[in-house]
Amino acid sequence: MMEEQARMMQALSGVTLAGHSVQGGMGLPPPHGHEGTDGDGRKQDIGDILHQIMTITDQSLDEAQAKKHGLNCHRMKPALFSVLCEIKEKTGLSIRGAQEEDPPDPQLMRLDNMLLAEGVSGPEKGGGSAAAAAAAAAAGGGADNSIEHSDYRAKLTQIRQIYHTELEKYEQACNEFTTHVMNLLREQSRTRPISPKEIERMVGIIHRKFSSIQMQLKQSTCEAVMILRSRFLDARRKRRNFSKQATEILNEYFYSHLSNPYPSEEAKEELAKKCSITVSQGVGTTITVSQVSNWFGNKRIRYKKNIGKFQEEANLYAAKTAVTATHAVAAAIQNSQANSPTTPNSGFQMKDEEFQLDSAESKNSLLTNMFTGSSASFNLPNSGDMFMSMQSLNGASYQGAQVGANVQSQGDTIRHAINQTTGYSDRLRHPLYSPHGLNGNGGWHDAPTPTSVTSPNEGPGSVHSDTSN
DNA sequence: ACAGATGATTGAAA
DNA sequence: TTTCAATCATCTGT
Repeated sequence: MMEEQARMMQALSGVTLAGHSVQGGMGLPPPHGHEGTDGDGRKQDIGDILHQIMTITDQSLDEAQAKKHGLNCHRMKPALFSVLCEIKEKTGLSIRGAQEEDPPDPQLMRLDNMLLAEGVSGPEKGGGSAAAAAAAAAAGGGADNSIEHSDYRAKLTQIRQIYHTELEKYEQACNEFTTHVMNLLREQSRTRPISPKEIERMVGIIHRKFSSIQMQLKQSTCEAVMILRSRFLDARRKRRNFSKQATEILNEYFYSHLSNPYPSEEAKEELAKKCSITVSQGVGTTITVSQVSNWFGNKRIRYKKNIGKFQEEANLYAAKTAVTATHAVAAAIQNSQANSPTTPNSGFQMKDEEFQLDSAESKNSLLTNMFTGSSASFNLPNSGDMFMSMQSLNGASYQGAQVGANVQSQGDTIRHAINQTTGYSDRLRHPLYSPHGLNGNGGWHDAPTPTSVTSPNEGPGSVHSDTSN
């Protein structure tokens, strides 16, 4: 740098002398104390100008502006300009760096791809549509996923927004800075030789600088997305117990569908909705369809493994359902006066119609089997989908279609049970338990122990009379 | 701290 | 694909 300056000085002084002889006087007033017309004095004059140029950066803007204007009008200016041109050509400043091409940065491409895949830098709106759609497709459950991922998507949208604002800001700043520098260079090109190529190069440099900043932004955005993802996955991994109400709802369904505790997709959704509503006090404790599926999966397996352990629970929920059932039965009785009020058949009459079993006879034999030995009406609701029937009777959330679907499968189970009834005598199994469908083959219809509310050891009276709960 | 309960995950099977 | 069965990881009551 110092070397270059020295060379410039040398060259300038040489040319200036030549220029002086050609151009003659006019322009800046001679510096003080140098009235002389000898070469020494002129050299001093030139030296002063050069000094001004060199120190222009040290001055304030206004000062520099004024000085610049003065220099531009200086009689020596054209000479100075041509000299600068010459120097530039010699040093090859204008050519250097012209071939600097920026090859596509693989890391930047990676970042771009990731942001695109995560739906951060993708098309407008539908925040994270790509990722969300992929996730939804992977998990299968549509509505379920929207609940499950709503938090995630909200956060992703936030990141996306920040990313876009920042990107816009950077772009704007880059453009502003570029125009500013271009203007500056254009203005300077009056004083010193600046080729358009150089301006271009300068713009390139600026753009590279800004794109490196952009890359930082992209990188941090990627990091944020990754953190969000891991946190989301962690949250999934972490276990939170369901609320009491939610467990209650699930248990109610389970024990009232003990014969076939496989809720349909619709029923699962319904249950998930119900459970989520009851946990309104908790934040973010919504229960999803897959959670309902998990719950039923766990429940089935654990129930089957140790039915004895669940007896009490079964009785409890049976009693609970019975409260609802008695009301419904009472209502049903009013509808059909044909049967005795104490006969459970009256309550089931409506259900029978829905069942659409092949023959009335099989229905009747089934029902007889179902209720044989049960002296208390509390035992009734526990068998079959009484719960479902009651729900529909009460005008609760279960829709007809769902009931129909359940009834259908229930019908199958029951038909199955009917077929088995003949073999029960040699299987040492009480016919009462047949509707519950647990048989000895390993499936749900294979459970070795009866699943009735009525415990084998306890009489019907063991069903607690505290049905007020 | 401990044991049991419980929601989630995983891989095999149907 | 759903379900089962085993297992993991955490929660909960003691």
